[in-house]
Order: sequence, then structure tokens, then C-alpha cells
Amino acid sequence: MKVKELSVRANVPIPTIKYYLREGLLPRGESLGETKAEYDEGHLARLRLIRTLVETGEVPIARIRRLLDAIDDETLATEDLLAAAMDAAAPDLRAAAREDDSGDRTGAEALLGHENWKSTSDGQGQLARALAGLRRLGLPADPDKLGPYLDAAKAIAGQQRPLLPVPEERAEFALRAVLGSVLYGRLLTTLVRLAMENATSGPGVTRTP
Amino acid sequence: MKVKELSVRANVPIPTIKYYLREGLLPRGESLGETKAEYDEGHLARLRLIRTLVETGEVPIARIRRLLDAIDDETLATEDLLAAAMDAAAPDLRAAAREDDSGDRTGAEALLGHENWKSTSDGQGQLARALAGLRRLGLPADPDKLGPYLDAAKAIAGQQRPLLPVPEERAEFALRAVLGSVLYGRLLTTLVRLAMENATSGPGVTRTP
DNA sequence: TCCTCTGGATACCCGCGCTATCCAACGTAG
DNA sequence: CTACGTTGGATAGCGCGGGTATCCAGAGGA
Repeated sequence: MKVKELSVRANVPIPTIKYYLREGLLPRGESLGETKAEYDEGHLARLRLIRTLVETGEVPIARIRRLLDAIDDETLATEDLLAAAMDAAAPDLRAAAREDDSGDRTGAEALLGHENWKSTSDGQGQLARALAGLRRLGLPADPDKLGPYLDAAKAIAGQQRPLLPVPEERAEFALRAVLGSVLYGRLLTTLVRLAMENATSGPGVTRTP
Repeated sequence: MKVKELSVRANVPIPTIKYYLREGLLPRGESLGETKAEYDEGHLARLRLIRTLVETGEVPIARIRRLLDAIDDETLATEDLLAAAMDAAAPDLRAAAREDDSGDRTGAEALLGHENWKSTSDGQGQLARALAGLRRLGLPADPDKLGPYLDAAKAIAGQQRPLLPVPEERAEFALRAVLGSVLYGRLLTTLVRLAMENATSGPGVTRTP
């Protein structure tokens, strides 16, 4: 198909498509002469993916590119691909205040060790940062108080595992993992919000009139 | 304390503090003459809150302002405050593609009805959008397949409820609710990520060599 | 007295995510 | 065989978000 059709089918303006091409988010179509290039269903799928990450996931373009680069890097082993993809979808660690977070780092290590998890990539850094944020604001972040979150996380990870295709289809694999993380994460946040809103008027915390 | 001390203690540059003052994120200190204003621990706490939301939560300034405005609006009932705070922390719905999402809207309604939840605010819109994102990318979003997510959400909401102080302290109340949503949400995302990374090398999906 | 620091206002800057404009090569209608 | 709309491709510009930098006049300490 031509750009026009791509634009219409994905509901994305042509200049935006050109922008994604420039930025390397979308691979060039197969060039057929100077003013002719053919796009296929793969391009359409990737375009939809980009838009979903941007709109629903609020993932910055640069991180989307890192994610797609990892997917397109055929030399990456599946585990490394997954880690890279997850990193790409996570917030940038460099932006954090660097204060003294050694306590949180070891807290994160302890948590990982307790679960017998090893952290490829900077997953540990992400964890440390979340713990640091909680601690700074006086919210409980002791590893032993995080049990319910660990349980929920494991349940969800287990739930998503069957959705993952066999590792042979690496691209699809990483994609689903990230989408699971981003979209189901958003879904979960919304559900928690709704659960909390509906819990406050329930029997737990009663509002004294 | 003076601005300088505030800056040092919160580890935030003075120009940035002034910027937050301009933007109404941080209330003015008590003015003592033309070139003198006194800040207290409340200012420090709010400043730390802002930085945590910005750095760890990646919440835009405008949404932080809406959140703080809701907290400072004494006329808001506690439930409305909670809804407003949650809205502020959630992504902007207007940014979404408007396509045809009627199916997802009714899907969201069905989910709410099934749980006997009512949706103050646009929680339903958020839900619909998350469902739309999943559906567009071919991931399962049927209400009956979301059971584990619902369970996890309810468990987490229940876990956070005891943390909420009595509704009399409204500010603290809403704050903790939002922080719970943002920070524990981030924590949960990270944990899911770690759980998935460690699950792929486990007995679930085996990588065929 | 001078020197520094303060609150406060204004102007400026940089990166992100698009948009708009321009151009030359097509290719189809008439 | 022209005329005209499309296409790929490049370059420039724009609006916004989140700060920085500059300037100023009033206080206050050495």
C-alpha cells in the first residue's frame, strides 16, 4: 500500500508518518523507484503499536525507538531482548535525584534475593527508585510489608505468560511483554483507583458525619 | 526557613522553587516584609511531594497542580476530592484517538456493573481507553478474562486502605491515595517486570536452544 | 558603608512531538 | 504529449512543557 492508505487505515496524518520514518520508528517501505514505496501490513501494525504506546501508554518517542531497536536487533538473546524492551518502556533512571539511595539499593537487592530473582538490566534500579520515592514520603516500603504487591505481581506475570508466543517469534514475544507491562499496568492502575473509590464509601473507612 | 534552606533540604534549585511558586504548585511563604518570607515544614513536604511525582511518577506539572488544587479546595467532599485527585494523576483523556470506542465504553460499563462499582469522575473513561488499547492490538480485553487483574486491584486497594488516615485529615488522605496509585503502581509495574523476566527462564516458557 | 542575600518579576532556552513547505520524480486523464 | 495531482524525501518552523538566567530593589550583617 502507499502512504496515503497507511495514513487512512491507521488514522495517522501523513506528516506524522513521515516523522516516524525520519526518527526510525517506522522502517522505510520497499522502494520502487524514486517516488514510490510500498508498505505492508507489518508497517500498519507497527504504526498502530506506536500510536497506542504514545496515546495510551504516554511513552516518549525516544523510548519507543529504543524498544523497537531492541526488537529489530536479531543478535539479542530472548532474555536480553525482554530486559531491553522493559527498560525502554520504563521511565528514565537518569532523571532521578541522585541523593543517597544506597539504602534503597540494598533494600531492592534484599527483595530480589528473597524471591531468588536475578535482575538483568536495571530493573533493580527501577525498584530502588520506587522504594526511594515511597520512603522519602514516609510511606511503608519495608520489604516485608510488600508481600501483597509481590503476590499481585506474580499472579499477573503468571497470567500473562500464556499469552506469550513461543520465543521463536521474538518480536511478537517482546512486544506482548511490553504491551502487557504498559497497557495492563495502566489497566491495573485504573482498577485500583476504582476499587479505592468504591472502598472509601464502604465499611472500611467510614466517614463520620 | 528561607528559600535557600528549603532549596538545600529538598535538593531543588532555587529557580525551580520560584518556578513552582509562580505556577501555584507551592504556596507562597508567609511574607515578612518586602524581601523576607518564611517557609515551614509544610512547604518542604509539598516540595518533596512535587519532586517525587515529577521524577518517579513522571506526572506533568499541570496535573500536579490540579491535584494540589483539589486538595486545597476545602469545599470538596472527601469522595469528590479522591476522584479529582485520581483524575489529576491519570493521563489526559482528551489526548486519545476518538475513533469508535463505543464498544469499549460498554465493556467498561459492564465491568463496573459486574463489580457493583459506580464510577465517579471519568474513571470509566480511563477504563474504556485501556480496554480500547488492548483490543486494538489484539490482546485479550474481555471482561471475563480480567478476573486476575480485578483480584489484584482489589487486594491492593484493600492493602492501602489501612494506610489512609481518617477522612478528617483530607489533604493527607487524598495525598496518600494518589501516591498509592502512582508510586505503588510504579512499584507494581517493576515487580511484574521482574517476575516476568524471571519467569521466562523458568519452567513456563522454555527457550529451545 | 559595602556586600551579600532575599523575594519577586520577566525573559530566555532547550527538547519533544509534531506540521508545513518545498521539491523533483513520476503516472495517469484527457 | 502535455497538465496535474501524488509520491517520497528533505528542511524548517511551531507550540508547549519545564525549567534557567537575568535583573531589580529592599534588608541585613561585617
